[in-house]
Formats: sequence, structure tokens, C-alpha cells
Amino acid sequence: MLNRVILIGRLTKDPELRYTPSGTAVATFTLAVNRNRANQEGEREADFIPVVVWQKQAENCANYIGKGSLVAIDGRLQVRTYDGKDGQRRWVTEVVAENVRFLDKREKGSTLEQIGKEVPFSDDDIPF
Amino acid sequence: MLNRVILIGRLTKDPELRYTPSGTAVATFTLAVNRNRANQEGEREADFIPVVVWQKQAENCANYIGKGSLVAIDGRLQVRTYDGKDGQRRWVTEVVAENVRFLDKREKGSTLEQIGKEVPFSDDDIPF
Amino acid sequence: MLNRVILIGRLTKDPELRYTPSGTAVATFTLAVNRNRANQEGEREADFIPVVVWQKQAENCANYIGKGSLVAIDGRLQVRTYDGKDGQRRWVTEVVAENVRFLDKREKGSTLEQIGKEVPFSDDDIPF
Amino acid sequence: MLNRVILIGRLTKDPELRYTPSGTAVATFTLAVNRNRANQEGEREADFIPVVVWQKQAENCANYIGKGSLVAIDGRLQVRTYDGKDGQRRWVTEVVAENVRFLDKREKGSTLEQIGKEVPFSDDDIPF
DNA sequence: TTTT
DNA sequence: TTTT
Repeated sequence: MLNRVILIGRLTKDPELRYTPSGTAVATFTLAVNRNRANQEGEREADFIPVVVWQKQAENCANYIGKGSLVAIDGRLQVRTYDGKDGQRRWVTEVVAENVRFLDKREKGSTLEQIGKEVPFSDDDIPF
Repeated sequence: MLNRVILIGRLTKDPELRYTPSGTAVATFTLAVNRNRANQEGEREADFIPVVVWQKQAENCANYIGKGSLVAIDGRLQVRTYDGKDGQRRWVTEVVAENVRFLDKREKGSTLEQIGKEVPFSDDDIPF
Repeated sequence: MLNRVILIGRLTKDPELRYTPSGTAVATFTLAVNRNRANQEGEREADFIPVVVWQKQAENCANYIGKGSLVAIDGRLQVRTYDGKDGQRRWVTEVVAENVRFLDKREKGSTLEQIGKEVPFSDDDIPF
Repeated sequence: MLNRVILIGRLTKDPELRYTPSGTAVATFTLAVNRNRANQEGEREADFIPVVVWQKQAENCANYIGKGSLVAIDGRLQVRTYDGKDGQRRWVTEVVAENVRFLDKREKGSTLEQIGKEVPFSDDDIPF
């Protein structure tokens, strides 16, 4: 069946990179996705959406983006279940990103710019 | 910012229809979205995703679909926060459906078939 | 960059299956995607969208769906250029399907039903 | 039926703004959407996709974006037919944008920045 | 050249 | 007819 999620938003913090026992990289972060309209107090509302990324893209996220970065996510919705420390079963809904596009302008002379010059020209390998 | 979710799946139960104090219709249901592959035990895995629908579409859902119905959802991801009875703050992630398409074949002579004939020809008003 | 198209519609004809010189299967068909509202004459309008499918999914399409079948497509937009017989350069915009979901109910006792029983349980291999 | 297209890319030229006889604004432009990989010659390939925008969003496009601007489009695929000057019927496939998000960083002190300060805080009214 |  |  079909399950597709597309988001554009900003990281609320730097991504957290971990490795599974078998050595696969996993990055997690939460994405602030602004809604279209401000609320009554004039504050802009946002949805804070948990995102998981796997493998090489996880490492790219850890290396190239951080708190405040603007990204586009293309992935799917996943619902996991886990048992809290209080013994209660809980549900987590998160987006598994199949693709993460980095949308920030790279500053002239930034690390990203430099790195961009040394690596193959591909959105999959390096962000740009 | 962009926030879009597209799902195809089946209702795990009949939709629940409620009204807000101001009279707006809201339907909720959970959608079973099968993943592509079966797990080690040969069982098919699925994600169970909470869906909310508003206004006339909510009433259409309550009237025309039920447990087991196949639907396509086009909407956005929303994260709400609420306080549990234990005083703990919890988060709910759900899909707010902007469009619900009914994908089941209507049986010849079913209520749906009949109704289809009496109402204007529009996916927005009646499902088909 | 991001490029994603999601469609639900019906085939206007049986898919055409071909093979590239190197032996890769390609299926093409056009999808009638109904718009939401009827026009002034009360006729339902539709967009007729060219779709291309590659490899095993191409062969699945040729085997399992035909004129009138209801499918969901998840893919990307592609613009190709070619030279007409009049020497004029022309553009074709088509959807390259990465996933084709078959949404029709299989009739009891149909080939599809039988096949469903003999093959591994996966949306990627057999439609269901 | 479902018909959804989501794109991120750059304008190849400034948008063209026109008005229908009844006074509705329409903007058109073509979006260069880079594919993921470079071709054999090491050049980056792209799809050049025609986009149409209506009403206030059309005027926003004409006012705030131009050649080279990075945007995200959320809309639907449309196939139109027209008769060429040679009397031949032709087909055009284009994306009707329901939402256009402006993704470029506004330069400090730019018109966009200034305007941003004077207008209501909403992605629908002003880009940011 | 179009589907239910 | 194409963008960075």
C-alpha cells in the first residue's frame, strides 16, 4: 500500500547519530514544520515531527546539517511501539526519511563549500 | 513550509463521528497501511496510523465507509499535545485528512450505488 | 532536488510491454485521472497522463492489469525531448512510476486470486 | 481521484504574469528540477517542468521570485490540449501549483527582508 | 487516441 | 528556449 510523507522544515537541534549493534548508522532529529498561519497571539505555530534516517544519509546528516538547517524530507510514516519505564506500552509515530535534501545556501568559503569541491557531483553523496 | 502525507490503507474499525461545541463534524479512525514485505514469521506488517477528518468529509466517512474499507488519504501530519490522567504530558501524531477517496468497488444495488445516482456527480460530495 | 508524483486512476488501454536492446522491460500506458468536478455539460473531466514503468514492475503490469484497472502510482515527473518526423523538436512529459499498486478487487476464482496463493506474500512481486 | 505533484527546483527565467479576460492573475514559469546523478559527461541532468500558478500566488511569484530562485511546489498534474498554427492538435502537460514556497534566504537589507517586516506573518501572503 |  |  502507499505511504508517503514530504516535509520541509528546520532541525530543532543537531542530529543524533548512533549505530545499531550490527553497525548500521541511524540519525534522529526533530523537524519544526511551520504551519501556514500564525495563532491568535500572533505566534507562528509549528508541528514538531520526529525523523529517522538510516545508513549513509544518516552520516551525511550528522556531518552537514545542524540546529536550524532547512531540509526537505521524502519518506514514509512509521508507527513503533515500545514499553515505557513505567511498564506502560507507548506508541511513537515518526517519519522514516528515504531522502534528505539540504536546502540552505552554503556560505562562500564554508566547510560545505570546500567539501563540495572534493566529492563527486551527486545529491546522494553530498548536499547542495 | 511543506507538509504532505499520502496514504492508502484500510480502516481498522468504523469511523467515530463527533461534533465540536460549535457544531463542526470530526471523524476519527485508524488506518492500517501494509508495509511492502512480510516479517520473519511470514506475517504481513502494517503501520496503524491515526487519521482525523473534518466537516462534510467527516460525515461522508461516517456514512459511506466502515471497518475494512480501502481509502486513499491526502493530508498533512499534525502533532498535538495533551495531558494524560496521570498528569503526564503526551504527544499524539496524526494525519489530518484534507481529502479521503473511497476506493472500494460499490456492489451493484448497494446503498452506495443508489445514493450515487441521486446526488451530484462529484468526488467531493459523494464517494465513488 | 525533490520530484514526486502520486496518482490514482484507471488505464485507458492495456499496457504496452517492450524491451530495450539490452533486454530491460518497459511498460507504458496512459492513466485517466478524474478531476473532482464535472464540467458545464455535466461530463466528468479527466487528465490523461502518460506513465512509464521499468523492469519487473513493467512485466507485472503487463500480466496483471489492463484497460479500466484502478491503480495508484508513486513516481516522478520526467521531461523527454525527441525529434518529430517533420524535423521539429518536441517535448514529452510523463510519469516514471517507481511503484504501481493494483487497487481492484480480485474476483473470487480469478487468475489473480489463484496466482496470489502461489507466490510469495509481497506487494512488490504480486499485486493485491 | 488522487493527483499530487511535489517539486523543488529553480526558475529558469522570471515568471510571466498575465490576466484572463475576467481579470484573474496567472503566472507561468519553468522549473529546473535536478536529477540525482550526473550523466556520463559529468553534467548534471535536469527536468524542465512547466508550472502554472493562479490568483494571489501568481502575483506573489511575479513580485518575489525570479530567474534562479529556489522554490517548492505543491500541486497537481494537468494535461491540456490545443491546436498548433499548423492545425495539428497538441498536448501540454504542466503542473498547476496550489502552493509555492520560496526557499531562498533573503539577503539582509533586501526588498524581501523589508517587505517581510511590513506585512502579516503568513506563508500565504508573503514568502519567507 | 482515452478510463469507471 | 533552460536553473545553481
